[in-house]
Amino acid sequence: MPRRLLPSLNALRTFEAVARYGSFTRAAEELNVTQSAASRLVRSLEDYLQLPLFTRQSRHIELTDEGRFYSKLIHEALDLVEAGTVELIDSARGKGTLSIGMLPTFGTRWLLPRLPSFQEKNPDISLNIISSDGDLDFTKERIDVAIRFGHGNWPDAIIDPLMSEEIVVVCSPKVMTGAFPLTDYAALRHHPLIRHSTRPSGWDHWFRSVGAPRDVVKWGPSLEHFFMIIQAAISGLGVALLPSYLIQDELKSGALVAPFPARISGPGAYYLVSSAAKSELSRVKIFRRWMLEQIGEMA
Amino acid sequence: MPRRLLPSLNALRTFEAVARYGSFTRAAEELNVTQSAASRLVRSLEDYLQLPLFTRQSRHIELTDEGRFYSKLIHEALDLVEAGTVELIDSARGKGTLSIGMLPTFGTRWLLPRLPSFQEKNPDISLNIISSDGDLDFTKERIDVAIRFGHGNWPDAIIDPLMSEEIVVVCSPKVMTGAFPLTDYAALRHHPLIRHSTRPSGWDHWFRSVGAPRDVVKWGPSLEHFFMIIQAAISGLGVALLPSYLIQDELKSGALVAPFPARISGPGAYYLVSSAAKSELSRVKIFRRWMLEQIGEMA
DNA sequence: ATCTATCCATTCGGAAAACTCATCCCTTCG
DNA sequence: CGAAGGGATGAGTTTTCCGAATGGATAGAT
Repeated sequence: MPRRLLPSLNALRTFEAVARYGSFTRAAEELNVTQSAASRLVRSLEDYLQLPLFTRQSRHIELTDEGRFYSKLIHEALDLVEAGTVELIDSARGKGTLSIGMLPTFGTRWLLPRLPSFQEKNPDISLNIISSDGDLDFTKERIDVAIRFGHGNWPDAIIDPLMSEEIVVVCSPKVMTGAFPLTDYAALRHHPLIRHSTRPSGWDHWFRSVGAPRDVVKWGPSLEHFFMIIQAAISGLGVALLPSYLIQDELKSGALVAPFPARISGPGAYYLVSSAAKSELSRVKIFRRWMLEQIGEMA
Repeated sequence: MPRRLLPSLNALRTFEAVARYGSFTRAAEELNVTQSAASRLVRSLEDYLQLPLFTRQSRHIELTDEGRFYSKLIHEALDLVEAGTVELIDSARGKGTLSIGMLPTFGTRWLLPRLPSFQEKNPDISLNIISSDGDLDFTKERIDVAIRFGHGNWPDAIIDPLMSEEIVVVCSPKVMTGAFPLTDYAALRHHPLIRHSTRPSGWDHWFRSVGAPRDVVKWGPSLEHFFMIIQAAISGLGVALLPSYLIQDELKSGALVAPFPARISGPGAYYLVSSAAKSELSRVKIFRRWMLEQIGEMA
């Protein structure tokens, strides 16, 4: 017995075209068939569903409410199939381009410096980097794989944890030789705390994690990207809270110092995210393997 | 000429079943055809695509890498069609159930009290309320329509702005008769500020918007839901920052007072979100119209 | 008002696609 | 080693789908 309850898929393809054009004749042209064929297929679909999809006004047809719902849905499904088929054929021909959705700061500080190694090992895969911050749609945006920050709870996705953040307090070395050197947590009250505008709970989280008193707080500027915060801290605008992997160089060179030993874990982690189907593409598999290698080498 | 480049959809349906079972024979059973037919259709699909989808090891077949990608994709597409078809038929029979994805606090304080009015006007629509906070998937989660807080930038969705938040500072009336009544912004430094843990930038945003000095801040407790904050403020635990629509009752009864006239707009707004196809369903249209009416009556 | 072009519906004969049946081949397992 | 199970293939049949012709209805033009 049939497990799937599906109408004739040919009829669906025809219906979608007719709905798109609002005309049997026009749709028939696209499908390379006669108007007669289109008319009959749609009729058969209506018979199957037991409900009208169009209202016929003898020179003009219009979608019913049900028809409108159904046409959008079928349109979506056919788009998926069509895009996937093109993808499959292109991919098999080796014409694949890996599209990576990348977080701005993670991308520029961590990923981009390592990408040459990937290109070297895989010269046949061309890359397409897309800076993407918020929500993204894999099917529409043509993104193969994305790097996201969060808690790894994205629905219907293939998810690889990359790394958690280690958060550390840093400041310019000038602060340590000034009037209130950061020798204990209490001294923090004398320095402006630089904030990240899209992660506003950062300091809160830190104070709680290390158990520092925070009765009085002096706020510094609120900036939008980590690289701005790094610059602000180096310039002595205040004390910053930063993921340690972003400031390896600055700590080594002494442009920034970490006054406290505490290393707390950040409010989320980085993940490699892909759709179920895309994760089967060889270029995605190769990239995934490479990313996990890179992560392994970091530890 | 054909605008869409699609393989034979019948072949796709067969391929999907074969991939699902890993067997022509088994798939043929499901499709109510002979093994021979299934074999031929898949072969024709492979001819069309010019690449093998299975490796044949004469008693056993296995998906190729390309086949795995394609099968997941086609599976997804057919699921979409199947679910939509069922939805369509049920919906036309009036058996539809409206599934609403609802934010916890908005839902309990705003939506739930009004829902009886909706039920009364539409007794034939049964409701299914799903508490959903974060990301949600319309196709998989079977949600028809969701209420979300944000900036209205969700991809591929039908979006109706519902209302923006009007943020107001409130406190227990006891505060106003105590040692440091809130007669000006400067007095705020003597009172603990209650925070919302998932909207940590709230106070920051408020201080900036009203131009109040915030050199010194005394933090109160950080709570997870608005209804907890409301309770904390009533109990005199500190000064709270709340969306005004949530505390109409408390302000009227005098359980809370708003010491400052300033009403700033919140960091985002509430939206009614639906998918393109779902938004055509009559029960969704009805609900949408009702929601907008309710919003209209509020203003 | 009539004519004409256009669009959808329908009928019927024909063609192509899909299906079945029978059979063959290969591998695995008892 | 023989039998069973699973896939491939060749030939013939059935079903579906399609094209051409035709009818009906309406909107727009004259």
